[in-house]
Amino acid sequence: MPKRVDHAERRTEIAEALVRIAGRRGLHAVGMRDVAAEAGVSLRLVQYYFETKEKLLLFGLEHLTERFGERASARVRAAGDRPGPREMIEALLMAALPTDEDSRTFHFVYTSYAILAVTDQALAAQPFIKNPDAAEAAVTQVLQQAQEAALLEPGVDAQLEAAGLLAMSAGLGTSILVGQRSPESAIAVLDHRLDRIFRTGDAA
Amino acid sequence: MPKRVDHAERRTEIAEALVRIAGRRGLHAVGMRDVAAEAGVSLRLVQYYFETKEKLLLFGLEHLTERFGERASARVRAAGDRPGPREMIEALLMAALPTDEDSRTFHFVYTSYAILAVTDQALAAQPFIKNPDAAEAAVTQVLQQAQEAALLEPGVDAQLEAAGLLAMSAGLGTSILVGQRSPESAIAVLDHRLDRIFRTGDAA
DNA sequence: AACATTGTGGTACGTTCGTATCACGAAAAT
DNA sequence: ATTTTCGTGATACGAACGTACCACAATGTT
Repeated sequence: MPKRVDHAERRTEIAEALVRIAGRRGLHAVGMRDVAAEAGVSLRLVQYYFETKEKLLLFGLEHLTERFGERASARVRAAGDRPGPREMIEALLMAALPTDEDSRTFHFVYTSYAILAVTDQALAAQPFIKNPDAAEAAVTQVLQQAQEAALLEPGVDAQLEAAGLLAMSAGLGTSILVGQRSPESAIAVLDHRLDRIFRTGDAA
Repeated sequence: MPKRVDHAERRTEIAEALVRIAGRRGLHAVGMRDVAAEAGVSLRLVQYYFETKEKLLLFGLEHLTERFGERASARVRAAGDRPGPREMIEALLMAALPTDEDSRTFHFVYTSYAILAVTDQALAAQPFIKNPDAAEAAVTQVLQQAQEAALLEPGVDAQLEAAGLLAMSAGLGTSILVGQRSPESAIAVLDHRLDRIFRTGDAA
């Protein structure tokens, strides 16, 4: 049976099993044996491809953020052929909301990782800082360009507004996750926020 | 030794030990033995006052939210003798931010509970819904009154704005927690938000 | 005075977890 | 053809966890 095997691919499969099961039962409740069963391999194999649980978790987080990045940029791209700044930001913020089962899993597991990272040194070094900072920079830039094009209401600070929007989106996401708020109402809140930032560019 | 003992008091002490240790090592890493050691009692006693770990966790959450409620309302009260709507809301939102060690622990442990509640039935029934909804109603009401007094910028929807503010505050809190943002910058973001909601009531 | 109840300590039990070890078949290298 | 390496299975081990059990002293109750 042992034909030569692509390690990277195998590790990805196992990492996806990890994310799936973490999304179902919570990251704290995931054991090596569970991951093995979910991936359809033996416990030994999980050990083989990731020597230790910590390394498995680390790789799982990398994989998760990577997949989410792809998803988010796909959403932005799908926002239109020549998306205006508002459409772009809206797509980005909404992509971060746990609306369907996939993004719900992402949001849940990612937040679980973030909580773990507060006390876990190895996890704290991971992309919890880098990635959101990039998103904030991107939103800031879009806002600034919109501002130069006089598309924004006066008095808007692009930097502060970008940070506020992302924090709000994250907070709304958590609200949806715990069942406090419906996706629709979260979107309404976001839209109202954007309405108050962007000049009402209607002309009907 | 066994003089008659106040159960409620004992339970509170143990619950506080639970919160302390959860704030230090993470809720997921808290065991009955740890709580016992932190509270300075034997494992048996923790079992005696809370029969099961689940009940201990439940009570810990109750205690946590209760203490936070007291803290938040104390902050609002301290916001001035006759606080204006903006001062009130600002005090409330800032109280939810993990600025000092105490509120940091609260935010961390509370978020850990919230994550647990996503998959844990018993926890999901707890005040994760009730409490934030009350806060949102309160902020909405204050905003509405301010609006009637013509203190707000035009075009503000009190309900949506209140929800947005609270979500933003929660999101900023998490950012601080994971070290992505400093408390000062979070406050700056919040203040800018409030500046754009409240009419600039200056007259200098 | 006798007895029941309450508070407390110590410790044992069964499970589960992450990790380590042994074994072995199939391919690659020499 | 032999030897080395790679992929895989099964299983064992020690630690930690939640819980259960047993004993006993101090206090109330009758």
